[in-house]
Formats: sequence, structure tokens, C-alpha cells
Amino acid sequence: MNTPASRPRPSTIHDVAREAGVSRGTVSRVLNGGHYVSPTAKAAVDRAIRKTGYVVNRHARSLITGKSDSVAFLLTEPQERFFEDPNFNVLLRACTQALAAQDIPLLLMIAGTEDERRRNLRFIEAGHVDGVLLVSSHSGEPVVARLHEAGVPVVACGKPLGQTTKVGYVAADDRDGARDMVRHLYMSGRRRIATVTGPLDTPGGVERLAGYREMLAECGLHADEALIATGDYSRVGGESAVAQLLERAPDIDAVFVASDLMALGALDALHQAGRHAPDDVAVGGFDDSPAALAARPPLTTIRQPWDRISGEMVRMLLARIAGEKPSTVILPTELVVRESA
Amino acid sequence: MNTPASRPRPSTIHDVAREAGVSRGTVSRVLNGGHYVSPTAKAAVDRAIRKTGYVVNRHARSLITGKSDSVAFLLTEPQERFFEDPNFNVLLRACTQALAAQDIPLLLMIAGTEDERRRNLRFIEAGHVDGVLLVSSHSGEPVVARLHEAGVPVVACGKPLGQTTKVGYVAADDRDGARDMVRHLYMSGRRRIATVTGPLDTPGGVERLAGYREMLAECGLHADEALIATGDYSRVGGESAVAQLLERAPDIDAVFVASDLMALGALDALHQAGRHAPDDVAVGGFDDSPAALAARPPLTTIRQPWDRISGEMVRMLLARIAGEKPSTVILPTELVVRESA
DNA sequence: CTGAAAGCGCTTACAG
DNA sequence: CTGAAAGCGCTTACAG
Repeated sequence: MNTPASRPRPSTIHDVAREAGVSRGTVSRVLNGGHYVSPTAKAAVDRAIRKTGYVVNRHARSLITGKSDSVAFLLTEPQERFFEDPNFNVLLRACTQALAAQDIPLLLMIAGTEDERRRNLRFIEAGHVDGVLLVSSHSGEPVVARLHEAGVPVVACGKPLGQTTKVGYVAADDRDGARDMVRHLYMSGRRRIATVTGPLDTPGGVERLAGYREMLAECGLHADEALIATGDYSRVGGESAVAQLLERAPDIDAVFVASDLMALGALDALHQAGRHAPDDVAVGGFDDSPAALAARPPLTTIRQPWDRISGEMVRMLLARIAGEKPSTVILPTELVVRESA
Repeated sequence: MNTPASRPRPSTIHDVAREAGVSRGTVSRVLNGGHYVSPTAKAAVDRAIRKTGYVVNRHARSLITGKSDSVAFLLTEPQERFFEDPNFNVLLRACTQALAAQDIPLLLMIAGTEDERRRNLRFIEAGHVDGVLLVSSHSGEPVVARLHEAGVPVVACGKPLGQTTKVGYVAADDRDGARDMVRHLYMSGRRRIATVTGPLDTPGGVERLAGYREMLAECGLHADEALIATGDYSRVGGESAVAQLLERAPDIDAVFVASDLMALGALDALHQAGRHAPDDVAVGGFDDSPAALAARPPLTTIRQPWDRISGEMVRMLLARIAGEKPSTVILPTELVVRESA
């Protein structure tokens, strides 16, 4: 009546069977697709379910089927990144919703440290989830191998680098996005286009740099290594990278920064150097995360289609759980022109 | 060997019992605290567990105990807000970690629409989680009542307004934080101090305004209703609120904005009006979210102790699950002085 | 302290 | 199409 513990005993399949005047087996059959059940029986059961407010006990079901009907969202990133980078936020939310549409709960696991990784792996390997959505940008991730060994279906966000085992993944077309941005910079008259890359052990780091190089060549621009600086996807990383760039090549008139967050840092560095975006130096970002709008001036950037990415991740994971082989999905990006370039 | 389905059969309590040369009951006893077990038997079981790599099957356990050993993080906010407001990010992460330390998985539930709310409630009421961490700032939340009726332990983040049922909650000291900020503004010489409040059906909206009024009075400043504008916790909301303020009272020299995100909008409005922070108008925020650092100039703000808030929420929820009555925890905030004020 | 036994709520061959 | 029965892996009184 007052505090907890007063939770009413939920009705069971037994109650439903009694109410409907059929056996428990029949109730179970309608619950599981309604095959081999007469229309009359089905109708009676449906009515009884409604009347009793019956909801299946997932534990009992899972005990038999060996499936948990839940999925893990495993984030193997240092906490700071999760804090700082709005992309995770967006991806997590979208995956949760895509799963919810199928009535599948998402278990959030944050494994930034070795210790947490061990605990979470133990949990997963014990069969407590049917599959995992893996978010981890850095290569050489031992988690992928472990999961594969345990036979747990996995779908990664972004191409897992340095993996011998093949794992399904979905990614945005990083290279093409980078090409679009550099082309945009070129078309708007820029000729000394620098870049701040992501870490070169991440797919975004490698691919966006490749796109930058390709488009530079196609535009007939000289590939000057002094125009390339490496960042770490953090704001301060972007700041110091651009500071370096400014020192090495004071004549740059544009910089393609491989993430919005780093682009924020780029703006900081420019500001400190007394340079203005976009007038003195155009700044192009990547992600179209909330950070792009928060920037002053708002960032011209490359949109990653997070909704589609997460939708595909979920679809693929469910397919893998159902026994399908791993596959790869590459989604197109889109140039979003705002004020910074 | 290759794809899924090859998941090895995990060892059961039976395997452990055989290995240890004891009954399954004994194994279960050491698993559940080790009471009524001889040291010899315990040692043998521990060894057997290590040898077999046994991990308890939670479904089987839950089927008996009626507990799920998992907790829901229920967010009843429109999606946009979750997207935009970094606070959720921080809180979610901190709760996940606090729970993980106890080996309790967190189920993330985002229920922005009526439909999602229904689905999630159904899931929760079916007993699939032992308790819920509720994040929902607006009052008149029917979810609280439903959960209470179903006898599900709940701990809210922030005081649930307009509730007849008493639910445990933990909150930052909003009023005191507001007082600190207004005092800071006053001490630095400001005399026409305006405020942008949160929605007045949220605890942060009401309490921070109350703190503002109190401190104004204590400083002997005239309470001018023209200096009060209401925002909606969004960036654009903050922007238009300050635009209004500037129109109504062009002579303001400071504004206390009830959230960092709105403060970002305040900065936008100031910029558009050709006013500068902090020189022309000092801007004080609230939250110390990542947005505070992203702001130009970086925001002077009131830090909400998210780590402690989430830690207390988890502690309290676990206590409630164990049968304790609901309680209230108010945590102190802290003034963080940066450049905007 | 310990084993044998019942039972949690479900699904799934197996007969009909 | 449908019921009776076995069994999923565990916990928990109940005897000893």
C-alpha cells in the first residue's frame, strides 16, 4: 500500500490460460506468432491477455530460449571523450530509439578502462545480451576479437581498423565527405587549404585525410605536407594543431578540420592569432554535431547521417543475431554550408 | 567456428557442483553470500568456479527471486532536449558508472512521446527492472504516479513538482546557487541585474528565480519585474529572452541566466545588439556543462555536482529497492568564475 | 553445514 | 489444431 514491496503479483501464462479456457501451451503459441492456433482459440487468448493485463516474463522466456532479447551499446572510449563529444550522444539516442521500435531494451555499457572492459566482457560473454553495438574508434581494439571468439554478434560504428576478424560495420563515407569539403573550399576561392586530421589510428583520421589529398590533387593544388597537422578529436587538440599550422604556414586561407569539436578549437586558435573566420581563414568541420551550431560563426561542416547510421546498425545487428553474415554499409554524407566557410 | 550460433554452452551451477564434489544447493549458497557453508566446501566451489569459468545465469536467478538486478534510466523529455542539453549526457554517464560499480546494468529508456512512455511503462511495470532513475524536469508528470502505483522504486533527479505522491529525489541547491551568482554579480559592481529563468513548471525555473529575488533584496537592489524574462532551457530561448530584456531595459549591466545553454543564446543576443560580455553586460550561467567552456567568452557559472548527484541517486535507489523509505538529498553547488562575468 | 526436492514462468517437441 | 509433460538454470525452505 505504502512503499515498495507491495508490487502486485503479475499475472502469468497460467492465469491467461485459465481465463481463456485453453492450455498454457496454446497461450504460448499465440504469444509466439500465433501459428498452429485456431482463430477461436487465438481470439479467446487475446481477450484473456487484455483482461488480465498479462505481460510475458522475459526471464522465464530467456531461460528456455537462451536469448535475452536485449542488446548492449558498448562504448570503449575514455570517459572524457564521451563527455566532450556530442556525437556519442546523438548516436546513442538514435540506437536506443531504433531498438525501442522493436521493443528491445538497450543496455548501456561504458568501458573506458581496462577494468570496466573486463567486467562488461564477462557480462556479455555470459550470454546476457544477444548482440553488441560497438562504438570504439581506435584500432587494435582487443574487444572485437574477444567478442568474436565468444560468438557474440557485433556491429561496429565505423570501420574497425587493424582487425583480422571480419566484423560488420556501418560508416559514413568519410573520404567522400572530406572531398566535398575541400572542393567547397576550393570553389569559394581558397588556394592554401590546410587540414587538421583525426588520430591516424582511427578510420575518420585516415579516410578524411585521404579524401583531402585526393581532392587537392584533383584541383591541381600542390600537396604541401606543412599544411597537414594531426589532432586528437578534442577541442584543445584542434586548437594547438591550428596554432602549429599558423606558424608553419602563415599564408593558409582555409583549413578543413576533421571534426566539429576540433573545429571549435581551430576557431579559438584563429581568434588568438587575431585572424577571423571566414574572412581570413575559412574553417570547415566534420560531423554536423551540436557543436557546429554552437560555434561562432556557425560551422560549415559535413553532416554524418546519424539517424541512418544507427538505423542500419540496429538492422544489421538484428540480422546477425538471426544468423546472417557480417556486412558493410557505407552511408553518404552531406555538405552543410553555414558561415565559417 | 565461423559466424554466430557457435556460442559455446556456458557452464551451469551443475557443472560447478560436479567439479567441486558438492550439491548444487551448496554452490548456490556460496554464490549468495557464502553463509552456512564450511570453509572447505567454499574453497572447493571457488576453485571449481574459476576452473569452469562459471557465470551465473541471471534469467534463472531472476525467475526465482523475482528481481531483475537491473535498473532503468528513464528520460521523459522531448528528444531535442536530450540532443541539445549536455547535462543529460553527463548525468547518464555518471549513473551508468555508479551502477556498474555494483555490477548492475543500466537500461536506457527514452520516452519523449506518449507512445514511448506507454511502451516503457509497460516494460517497467512487468517487473523487468528493479527500480528507475527518473529524469524529467517538467511537473505534472503522470509517470511518477503510475510508477508509484505499480510499486516500483523511483528516484528522481531534481524535485518533482506538482506531485502528491512523495518520491525520493536528489537535487542541487538551486536557490543557493542562484544566490551565489547574483552576489558575485553584485560584488563585481553590477547594479542592474536581470535574469532569464527556466520554465516555471520546473524546479530549476522556480528555485533559481527565488534565489535571484532573495539576493537582490539582500543587496538592497530594487526588484524590477521588467528585469525578469522566462526561457525554455534552449539556446534560442535564451537568445530571445535576452533580446526582450534588452528592449525592456536597455540599461542592464548583468544577466543571470538559469542554464548554460540559454546563456549561450544570451551571448548571441548580446552580440547581435552590439553589446559585449562581460564589458557591457556580465553573463552568468548555471550548470557548468560542457557548453560553459564552449562559450566565447567562457562562462562564469554555477557548477552542478553531477558526479555526486548521480552517486546519490544510485545509492538512494538501491536503498529504496532494499525497502527503505524515500528521502531527499540536496547537494551544494559551486561558483565557477571564468570570463563572462 | 549440506543434500534432495520443489518450483519460479515459460517454450517446445511429442502425441494425439 | 491442442493438451500434457519435460526441462531451461537457479534458489530456498526442509530435513537431517
